[in-house]
Amino acid sequence: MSDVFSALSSPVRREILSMLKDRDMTAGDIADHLDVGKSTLSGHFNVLKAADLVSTSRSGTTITYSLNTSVVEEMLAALVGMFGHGEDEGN
Amino acid sequence: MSDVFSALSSPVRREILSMLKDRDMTAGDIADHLDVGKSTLSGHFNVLKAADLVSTSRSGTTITYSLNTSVVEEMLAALVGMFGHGEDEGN
DNA sequence: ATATTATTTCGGTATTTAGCGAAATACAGA
DNA sequence: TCTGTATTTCGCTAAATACCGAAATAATAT
Repeated sequence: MSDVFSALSSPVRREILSMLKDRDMTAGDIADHLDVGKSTLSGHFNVLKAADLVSTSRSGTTITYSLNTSVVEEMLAALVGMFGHGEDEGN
Repeated sequence: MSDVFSALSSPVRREILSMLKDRDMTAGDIADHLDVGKSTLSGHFNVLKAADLVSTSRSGTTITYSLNTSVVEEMLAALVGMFGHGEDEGN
């Protein structure tokens, strides 16, 4: 859980995830849309992979990133479990 | 958003929030349940306040913390907005 | 005014993080 | 094998974070 939340705490990484929601993208593709160096971006990818929020597939020299929807859903479920068990929300 | 996620990225802070879900508690109360120094805990409180996840009320020398349920709900909504707009989840 | 209790601020150290450019690696094609 | 393209790893620096104990602040009571 900590890994997921700290991954989400960076605007750059949230932007990456947001792009991946729409379509899978290569590292270079993503780099073209963001204003950080490629090596920096690679570090962000590592954080996202460690949190299991994205997965990769290689095709030749290009690596394609895709969003791990299930992990996002697990996190949402965990949040609901953490905060959503109150009894007095009648709205 | 960044503030909320980075606040949630600490296990100590998540534990605090989890306790506050059940009942309001004073700083000292919370300190008795966690294995960190009071000054450290005070730092965590500042992070939670900056993220607007908790609010405080003073009564004499004791300060009572309570969970800001609405902010949690807003965050959940933001997450759904970020990840939950896919069209192909038929389950 | 002084003492007591609750909490925060201060000063310090150690660890983690984000960022960069340069060099290294991985693969495909000539 | 050499070249080109895509991506990552390696050093490095700067800034942020977590932690502690000691000192400071806040409020109440004597």
